[in-house]
Amino acid sequence: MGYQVTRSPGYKNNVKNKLSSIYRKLYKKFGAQNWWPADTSFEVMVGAILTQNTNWQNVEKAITNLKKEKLLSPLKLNGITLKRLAKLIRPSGYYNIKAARLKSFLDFFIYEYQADITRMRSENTSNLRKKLLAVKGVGYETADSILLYALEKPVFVVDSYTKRIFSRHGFFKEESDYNIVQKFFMDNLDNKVSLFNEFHALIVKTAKEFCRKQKPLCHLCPLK
DNA sequence: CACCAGGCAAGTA
DNA sequence: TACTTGCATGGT
Repeated sequence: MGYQVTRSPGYKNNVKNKLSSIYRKLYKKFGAQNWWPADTSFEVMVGAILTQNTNWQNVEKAITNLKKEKLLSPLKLNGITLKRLAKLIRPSGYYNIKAARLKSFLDFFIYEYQADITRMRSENTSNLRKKLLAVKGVGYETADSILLYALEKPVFVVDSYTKRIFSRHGFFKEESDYNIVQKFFMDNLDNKVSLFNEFHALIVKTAKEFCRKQKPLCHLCPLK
């Protein structure tokens, strides 16, 4: 009576096998991406806000400015004026908005967790995600990037590349909602932080190399 | 010159 | 819910 129960439906196994195969191909081609490039978890969280719709190279300039002024800590950063903060992060673009977003995140981090990463990490992931999403300036991708890359929670990060690439390969519609796409990956991958970390980074790498918006180089796609 | 980059919120209908 | 717009620097 048990032999059917232990086996998943074939179509699901097929999707899991395809995803796993894609991951292995990407890893073989590009290798470990070593995300997230940062000295501390706090730096990851700051970077997650600064990199919204912005090239990472520009974010690095902004973070370098903060480090030069020795301001890359929650209380120090929260102690300066919005105007000064905006000026320092200027290279990352949208600097006025991002200064306000950093402030709202700092208020949250200090008030809720006393600026203590360990305290924050000890909270239930699903509750923490809801709280992050309630912070002004933190949307799905930023919240999940913080959960995965700063707090090492097993959460899959979805971005526009993920939707573009995997919808082109027929896994779902490109206009699918964030949480639907996230569930697709989390239902079909092992629940491992290291896998989610590397897979998302490899997708970004792939998009940069092969799948740009204006010049899709799908004939070179390494996923095939 | 045009286009893009590791998004999000607010306004409108 | 679905669509539009503002935000802005720096690289190609």
